[in-house]
Amino acid sequence: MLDKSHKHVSCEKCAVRENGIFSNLVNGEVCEMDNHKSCHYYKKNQSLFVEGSYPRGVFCVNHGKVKIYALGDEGKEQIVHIAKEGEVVGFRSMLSGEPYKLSASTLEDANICFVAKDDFLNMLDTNTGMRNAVLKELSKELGERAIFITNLAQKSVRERLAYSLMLLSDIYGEDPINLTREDLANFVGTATETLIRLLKDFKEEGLIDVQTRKVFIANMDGIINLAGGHR
Amino acid sequence: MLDKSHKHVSCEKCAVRENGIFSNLVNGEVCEMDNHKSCHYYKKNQSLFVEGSYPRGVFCVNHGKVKIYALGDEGKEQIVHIAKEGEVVGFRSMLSGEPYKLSASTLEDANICFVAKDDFLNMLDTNTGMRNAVLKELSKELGERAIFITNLAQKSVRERLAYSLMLLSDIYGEDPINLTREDLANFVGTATETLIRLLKDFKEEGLIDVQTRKVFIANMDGIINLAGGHR
DNA sequence: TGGGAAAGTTGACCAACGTCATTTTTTAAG
DNA sequence: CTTAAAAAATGACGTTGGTCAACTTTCCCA
Repeated sequence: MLDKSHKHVSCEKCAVRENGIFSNLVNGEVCEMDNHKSCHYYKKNQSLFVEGSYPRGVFCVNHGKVKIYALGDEGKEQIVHIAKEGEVVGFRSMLSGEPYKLSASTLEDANICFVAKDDFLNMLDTNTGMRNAVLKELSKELGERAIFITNLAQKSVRERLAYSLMLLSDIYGEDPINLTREDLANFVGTATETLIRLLKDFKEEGLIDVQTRKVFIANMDGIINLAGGHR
Repeated sequence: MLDKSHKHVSCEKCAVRENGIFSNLVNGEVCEMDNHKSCHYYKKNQSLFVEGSYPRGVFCVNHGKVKIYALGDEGKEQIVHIAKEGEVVGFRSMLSGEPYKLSASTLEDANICFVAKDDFLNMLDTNTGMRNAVLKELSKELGERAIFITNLAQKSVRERLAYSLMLLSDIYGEDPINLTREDLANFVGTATETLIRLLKDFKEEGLIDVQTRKVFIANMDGIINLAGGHR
């Protein structure tokens, strides 16, 4: 699973580090981590970890996107998060002491660094800033997930698609949203066919542009409005 | 909101403390907290905090149940958690530094203790055990919420009701589940009428017993099976 | 560069579930 | 105990969105 080690990416020079919980390390700690971590190249659709197994460490995304998903009873994926550059993935299960409740795999070719469990926990123990960042991050996500639950329970698929596009445009930044229809459907929580029909509607209404699988937001205000009126 | 102070409940002697994150305090810390906290009596349906306001401290449930919910766009509640005796409520937003994303109110008459923000954060800083308990608790909940999202997206209302009853029977323990049909519907994520019809079905199938608003699990295996086959 | 597989698209159908309206039961207050 | 209001229950009905099947386009690799 952890295939060929890849050319080492320096944490000091890692521009995306500020996006995640490793932004709070002081200089010595960055070096420390740099010495202990390993860097790996992943191809599209490779698995980082799977539901049920036990965490051995955490993954820090240097380049590429990673989907975090649960498997429903019929094997259908529910994507609960898409991690972008700089995000650290897989530390929740490590902290809860349980096996992974979710699986993670790459959505595109990616560079991902790995920090072993002990090293990570060590840092957490000794570094107040990072600890607080983790607490903050977990709490924030918990709030976001509550909102997602509410949307799922109360909004139409159309509204949820708008909301999802909003979230995804934050994740993809300047780039177009680039997911298979199936992944997008599994993020919204609907059937692929329904998603496709709605994308068509959105396109006709001028909310988005579509180039094969790439989705561009054409009218963000319209999207936000449909999603429920606020970011 | 914080009405009449109530007879002081001793943390040392609090039998339910072990249910929550305050289980990890050492003796001196328990005393310390005991001196700083205040105890309050809440009537049924009183609000602890509301979405949008800023946290001033945390609530520790000594007796009674508390619902934690989000308000959807049309004012419909989505209950994301029901806190039982011993649980500490409202620390997530405090840690994330955001205003409350959720609201909380009592489902029955309750005794609830209040610990001010500074005192709580102090304890968190100085007490490793508690810190780890919080990290663990947050991570665990995050996992649970991911599963809830998956259920909501992929399961039928019938299956979700079974799953919800499973969760609720853990929360209510020996006691019957005692919620209004509306609250139960808002927990499952469905319309009140649909919930009522399904309860009737469950009763006819011998899965539950109903005494006015009280729901007793009559066939837990059947419920677990319907919910997806595992706890 | 071609061919096979994967992804995307479309149409037809219908069941699950939400909504609205009305009636019955339960609760709580005087 | 009485009574009004809240909660629970039931029925009728319509729509959203899921499923299945067939077809087309795009992707990728040999």
